[in-house]
Amino acid sequence: MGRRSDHTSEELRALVLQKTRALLDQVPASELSLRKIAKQVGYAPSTLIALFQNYNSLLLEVNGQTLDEIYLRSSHQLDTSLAPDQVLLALAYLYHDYAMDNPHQWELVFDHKMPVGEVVPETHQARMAAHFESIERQLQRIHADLAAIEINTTARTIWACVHGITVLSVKNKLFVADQLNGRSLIESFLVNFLRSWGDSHSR
Amino acid sequence: MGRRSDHTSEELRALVLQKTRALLDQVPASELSLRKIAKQVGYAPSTLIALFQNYNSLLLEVNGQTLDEIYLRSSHQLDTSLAPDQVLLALAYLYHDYAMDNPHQWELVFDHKMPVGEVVPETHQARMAAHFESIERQLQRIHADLAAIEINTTARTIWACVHGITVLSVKNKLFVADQLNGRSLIESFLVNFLRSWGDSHSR
DNA sequence: AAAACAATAAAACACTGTTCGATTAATATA
DNA sequence: TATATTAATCGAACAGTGTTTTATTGTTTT
Repeated sequence: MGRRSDHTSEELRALVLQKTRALLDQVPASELSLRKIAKQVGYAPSTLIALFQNYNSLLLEVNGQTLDEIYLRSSHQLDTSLAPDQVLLALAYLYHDYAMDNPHQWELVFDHKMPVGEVVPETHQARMAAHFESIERQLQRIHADLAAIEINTTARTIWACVHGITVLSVKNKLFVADQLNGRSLIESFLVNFLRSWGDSHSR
Repeated sequence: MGRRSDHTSEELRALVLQKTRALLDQVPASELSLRKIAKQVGYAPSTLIALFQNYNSLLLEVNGQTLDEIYLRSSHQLDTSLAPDQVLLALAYLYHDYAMDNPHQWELVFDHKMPVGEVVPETHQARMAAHFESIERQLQRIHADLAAIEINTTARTIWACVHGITVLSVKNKLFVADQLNGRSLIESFLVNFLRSWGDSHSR
């Protein structure tokens, strides 16, 4: 229908992202499609492609917003008046709870596959790095004198474990009694791990 | 072309599974398709559907074989002459190494999504349960007198963490120096966790 | 040899993301 | 103000996907 100019380019981008996320409140990530999004927004599929280059880039932007939201919430937990292990536990809970509350958005982030040959954009890696740094800062509060490489490794270990518990918790693959949810596994992991990690480096 | 009878029903099933796994040695799971498998086997796509009911069931059988192979290898590590924490470390390494050596087969298992409304078959859950029981037996060797629920939770915590590290290691999402691979994170996790877990329950 | 059966294939269908050409509204120019 | 240019948008076509339905044809039974 030619130029409609109901929205500017930027408005339309924002609208698409918003409608996509709204769609994910009702429909699992695996059921999402460019055509369904286009129908929700009221534009033709090819218009969205012209706007985002391709469907994959659209999904990457949705995922960027999700990561930003997780990071924004994380930043509210970085209360230095709390003990570092308490901050780490709060960060882990927040990560887990966000995934449980927004399972489809969260799955879209971590189930997303780049086309073969392409690599995730730097902005994504930067967001991940920021998240790691939050963890590393808490670890440094526990042991200020530790080598960077040790802090680096431990931060990744912690995050990978929390991520693993969250993955299986969201997908309900823990085969665990209902009363024992992902949260209790996270606590079990973090408390035990940090107790040993803290001790082993202080002697 | 009507009945060819190059293979019996069972032979053809086995051939399809074998060719699919061979295909996964070269092509990522996301690039797999019924039509590509059919072409490899030399039969029409609809023939494979007649044989397996649908594509999803075919994938489930491939994944069943993968899980069986992991479990078979695991069983070789259950050497009771080793200390339980050493057995657990060997199991974790094996899990991680299998995933790294057969990334596409492994991803097909854990990235696979059942159609909405359907649920994974009981055979799968049984295989998972067997894996958990191997871990639980080692934990019981550490603390024979512990409540079942505690053993249960800890086994799932450990497996979820190992799984999480493996996931990110396979997908190369650890953003860690090359020298520090998933194996070292697994060791860091397990050694620290078990040291604390063992201590806290023995006093 | 004829009839029944069943294994296989081929074609059509509904869905996917993408490309391309046509259309047309908004803008720039004369 | 009329015309030309530009650019936003759509619609149709394409190649891919899994699935269903129909047709074919080799094998077995009568």
